[in-house]
Amino acid sequence: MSGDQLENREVNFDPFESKDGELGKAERIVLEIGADIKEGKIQEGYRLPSERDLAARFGVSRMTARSALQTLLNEELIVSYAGRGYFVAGIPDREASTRDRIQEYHGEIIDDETILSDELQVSGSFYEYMKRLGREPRDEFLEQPALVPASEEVTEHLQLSSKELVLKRYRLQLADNIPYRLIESYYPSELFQEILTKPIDHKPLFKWLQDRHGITAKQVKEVLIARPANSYESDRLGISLCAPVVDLERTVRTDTGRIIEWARITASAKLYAFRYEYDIRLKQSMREY
Amino acid sequence: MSGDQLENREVNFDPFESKDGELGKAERIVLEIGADIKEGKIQEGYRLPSERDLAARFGVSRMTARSALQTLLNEELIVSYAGRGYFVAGIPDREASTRDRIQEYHGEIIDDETILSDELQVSGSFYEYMKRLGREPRDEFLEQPALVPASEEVTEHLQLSSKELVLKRYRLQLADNIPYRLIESYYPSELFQEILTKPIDHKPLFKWLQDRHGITAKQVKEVLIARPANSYESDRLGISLCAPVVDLERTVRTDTGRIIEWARITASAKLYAFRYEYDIRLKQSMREY
DNA sequence: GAGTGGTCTAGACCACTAT
DNA sequence: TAGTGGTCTAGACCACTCC
Repeated sequence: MSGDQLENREVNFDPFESKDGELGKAERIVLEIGADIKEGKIQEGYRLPSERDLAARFGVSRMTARSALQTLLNEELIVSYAGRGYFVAGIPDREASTRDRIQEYHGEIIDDETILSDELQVSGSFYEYMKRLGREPRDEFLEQPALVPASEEVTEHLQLSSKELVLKRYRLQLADNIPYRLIESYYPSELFQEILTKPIDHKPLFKWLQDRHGITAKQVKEVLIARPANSYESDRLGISLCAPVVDLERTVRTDTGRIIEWARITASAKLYAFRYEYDIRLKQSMREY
Repeated sequence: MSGDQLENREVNFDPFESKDGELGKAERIVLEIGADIKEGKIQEGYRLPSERDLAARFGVSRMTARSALQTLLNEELIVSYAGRGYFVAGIPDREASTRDRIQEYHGEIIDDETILSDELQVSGSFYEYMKRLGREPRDEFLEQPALVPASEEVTEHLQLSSKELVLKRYRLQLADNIPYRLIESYYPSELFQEILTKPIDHKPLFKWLQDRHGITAKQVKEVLIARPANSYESDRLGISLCAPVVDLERTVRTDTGRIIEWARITASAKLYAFRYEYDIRLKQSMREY
């Protein structure tokens, strides 16, 4: 497939080149180095020539070489460290990522099909799952969990009758000190406020809900969008400014349809794949066609 | 919520500023203009001062002002047109996007809850759905549909016994001439090869399969990742180089478990939201806890 | 023709890394 | 101390848009 894609790419670079007559100097550098990385000529971790070296080799100014390197940074083909250099970082990871890297499925982090089938059954334990993978998970609370007045957005999503107090938690989740995601979550206060005084530690919240109140979390609705990180998120998640993040809004209902959580998760996109399975239910009109 | 987020942002800009002592000149411009846009002081479509103007106003060189504008471009807060200028383009769109913009759900494009519940039942008709929205959909075939030898990747995903011929379609899908997504899809040749000689036009493929062969598409598995666009994709989808795209790999099975499609969709992230609903199935051990 | 973004140049200083 | 990326400067030419 990567072979096929390369063919397509080349097919379409020709008209592109002829359309613009000539490529810019920076663009030529991007294509050359980019191709070397994609073809594996330069391997992951390998250090690239310095900006000044590249400028000399390609006969351009340092700013032009730098601009090419910035493009490769944006494409996440390389990474840079001030005072050290540029390093190949990516394509091998990304190729494998669709199946093999850390993945989220139904709110759980998984890393392969076997675990997937297990994890399908669980909900709400970033902590426990990372533990199982041998990683060291950690919650960093960016605000003290507290009862706060529901904003309009929260009122709507939790379907509250009026602006009530809700339990808000806002935290950064990490594993092995790598930031995975920001989570801002809201819960109806009457069910959850006691966890403010009696911490439940790392027991999954919905497990606690089941045990304490006999209420079962059941239906989940998730909406995902991908967008570039803003400066706050790039700072918190340790990614570059325009690196993609995935915003996941999740609404959780009980088996009786009562909404018990609304959360917005902002995840570092490169650490995540999201898997979903569902059945096609053809419309009656289509069956009859 | 946007109020809350702003508070967080400010809380975290202080340590950031003190940590680095002072911000760079470009960064100061980014923060100032970025804040103006986010707060709505400059409205969507509004034209920003030119690079030379900004440079003069902030007392910096044109390249510094330009670098700040590039950052804002990366954050998708502004757009630029050569020979015309920079224009505010974003936050209002993005705020509304989670619920209101064009969305994909189960392979269908939807735009609100009502249509969502309808579209849940259908599969495989970007064309028909766009029609229903009053948009003009179009398929641009980037390769002639053909029987091709299955690559290793395709062999694996279609679970073929050996490297056989498969039907490949590779196309760009647009609506109102706006590029939405690249689709590369593979099908077992024995079921689908006749569409090469007898085009089915815009009849949904799985509807045709049901009518022609009495075979019902049923189970779908989707894996989503978000990543920056490469140069080929940014060219085809009309987006900037590091703008996010969503890679969606989809496997479709019949009601008997036979795989009848494997596809990789590369979608312009800013045009899509993805919705999924599912039920939590607690593990036995957790129920017993 | 005046103004615009896109590209490029040949320098410069800084903070940081490695040795 | 030498080399690195990060930032910035003050110019320049080009293709394009708008009038």
